[in-house]
Amino acid sequence: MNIGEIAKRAGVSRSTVSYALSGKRPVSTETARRINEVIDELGYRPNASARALAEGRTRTLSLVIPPASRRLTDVQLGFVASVVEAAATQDLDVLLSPSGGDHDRSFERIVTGRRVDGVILMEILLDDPRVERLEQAGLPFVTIGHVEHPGASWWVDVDYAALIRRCVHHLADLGHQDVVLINRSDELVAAGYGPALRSSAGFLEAAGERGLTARTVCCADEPAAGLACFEGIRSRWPEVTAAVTINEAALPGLQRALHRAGLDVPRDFSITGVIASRLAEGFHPPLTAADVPAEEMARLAVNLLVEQIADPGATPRNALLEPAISLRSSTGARRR
Amino acid sequence: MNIGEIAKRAGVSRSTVSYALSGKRPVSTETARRINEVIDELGYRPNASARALAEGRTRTLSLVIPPASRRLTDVQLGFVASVVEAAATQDLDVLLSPSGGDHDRSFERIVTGRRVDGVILMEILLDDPRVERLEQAGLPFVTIGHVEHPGASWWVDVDYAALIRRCVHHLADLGHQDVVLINRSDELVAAGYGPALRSSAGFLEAAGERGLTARTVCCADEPAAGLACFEGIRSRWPEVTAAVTINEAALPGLQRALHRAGLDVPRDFSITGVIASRLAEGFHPPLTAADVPAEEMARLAVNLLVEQIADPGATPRNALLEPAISLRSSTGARRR
DNA sequence: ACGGTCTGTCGAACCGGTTGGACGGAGAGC
DNA sequence: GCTCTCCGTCCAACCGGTTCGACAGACCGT
Repeated sequence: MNIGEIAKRAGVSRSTVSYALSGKRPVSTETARRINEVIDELGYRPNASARALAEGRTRTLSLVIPPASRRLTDVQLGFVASVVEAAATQDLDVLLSPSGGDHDRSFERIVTGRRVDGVILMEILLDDPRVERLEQAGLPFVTIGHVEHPGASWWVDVDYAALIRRCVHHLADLGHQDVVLINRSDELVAAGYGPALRSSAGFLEAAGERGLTARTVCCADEPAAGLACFEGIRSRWPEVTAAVTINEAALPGLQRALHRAGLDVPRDFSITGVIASRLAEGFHPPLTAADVPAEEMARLAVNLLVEQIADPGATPRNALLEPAISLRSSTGARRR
Repeated sequence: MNIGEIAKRAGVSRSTVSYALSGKRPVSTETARRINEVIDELGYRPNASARALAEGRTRTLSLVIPPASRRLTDVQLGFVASVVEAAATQDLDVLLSPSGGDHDRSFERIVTGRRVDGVILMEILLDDPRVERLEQAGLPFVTIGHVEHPGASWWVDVDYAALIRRCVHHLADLGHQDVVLINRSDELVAAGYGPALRSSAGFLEAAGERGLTARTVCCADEPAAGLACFEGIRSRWPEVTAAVTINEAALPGLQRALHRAGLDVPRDFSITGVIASRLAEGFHPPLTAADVPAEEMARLAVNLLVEQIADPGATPRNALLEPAISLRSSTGARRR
């Protein structure tokens, strides 16, 4: 069931079948009809490997994810599914590759083996070796998040600094004086994880502008850590009346800690931050927070990548998204 | 930078380079040394498409996921990451393809285009057209979950019926008389989604054995539905003192409903079921529940698939996992 | 000295597509 | 009636690997 077989049965040459399929040269309607008939009858579809070899492109993208050991957050997971969907609408397949840890072999295989036409890189660090590797290999890529000094590169990101600033201003408007930022884990911060660093910067900047007393803490990405973290905050800084967070995984722990401390949200304590809408809505009460627009980011990333593959010489483009903050019910006026 | 270039620089023929790389025929140590030198120097790696074409296999698996629109549950997501990791340890790549909805083109592309050596199918329905399609195409595949009458097929599943039965016995042991099963959405049940149907069967069976009054309700996969669902239960059957569930997405809503009703868990009400450990631990209080062993299932599925690819004639194998129930703190003796 | 095995290497065919150049025939222009 | 296009088709080369059969030379036993 290859192209030669189709050609034989339709009584034409292999190239004619190819042209009938691709439309790259005219084929008489009568011939086209016969060819399509045979194709339908046999359920033929060109062999992807052969086509990739001949065309020099695989019609496949790679999405590089962090290893499973470091659990994916809800935002990231929504993103993976959305990338797959966005790629599917353009008839592209998505190869999922882990990276980091012991998985450098997978990454290397993708990069040097010409397995894919382009790469989407998640979880970018401010200084990321994979970026260099891809540049050196001359493989088109788009990063989710951007490196510290994104010279000429393609990326999509959420403006964490701006969003966190807005959260702080929102809390200041409500009269809060003492606020805390519950960041991601200190390992991530130490590794130079952009969203964590930029959130922290935006937090301190806005707090400074509004004359608030600002504290920041790191918190491992799990419920238990969220609980411990919040209790630490209460004991060290009992005057704090509001928290801003980007740590989704810690939320259940925060919830439990608030309950245990007998604090009512938003009467006694306010919470906001950048949180996947699904989780924000699952919180009790629903969180007033900036929703990370995973689908839009995915669509943008795929489009940028496709553009770059089509014209590798094009001048790099990027997108910095700043979604609105959804006012739900986890923030309220400070009470004393 | 292809194999011919390497051969030229090392002063040998292309086939010798190929044999040096694959080890399928002996090559003198001196020749091998020269070849490896050139390869290291140029950073050569065989073109994956060419190799796939020649060998007739792609060293790639496909993981078919439900469309993003139907949001993946936590269990499913952990499973995706684990499959990728398990495949990576065998130097296999994973192609992620959506299916259902408008994505049949993607699925067709995978199946007929010989893009992959085998397929892992998630979210199997009791009577699933994709299974037929794969059988007809003669493509090796493993299903997560099994069809109603799995003749000779390869699959991995969790024994929902047995686990739910154990949950019911556990509640009966604690003295509960009136129990309810909070199932997945009625669309899924109507579509013939195995875990939902088997849970229901196991629930009723065990309740019958122990003489309990058993009710079952369907609940859409989202927090709001969980809340509404629980309030419906309380108003229709106020005598119910314990719930069993497999609906992870509804948990936050359940939590909120319990809180709103002023019910303390486990003093006033007990909850158990089959729930991803991550979510079970995030609940307040932590749920006594059966943890779905996503990593183990993933590893098993990949291994079975690899085995099947190596020997398509082998007699099908399968695995029905029955993980232990983790005793946390969401169940207690019935009080009256 | 001779046939036989064994080792290392090479040439050529093959996997299944795409694509550029050539070519035959029909129709148009003169 | 003759050339000139243009349309539709075919042939052959190519993409970059793998693998089979052949073969030269070293080594063995007799």
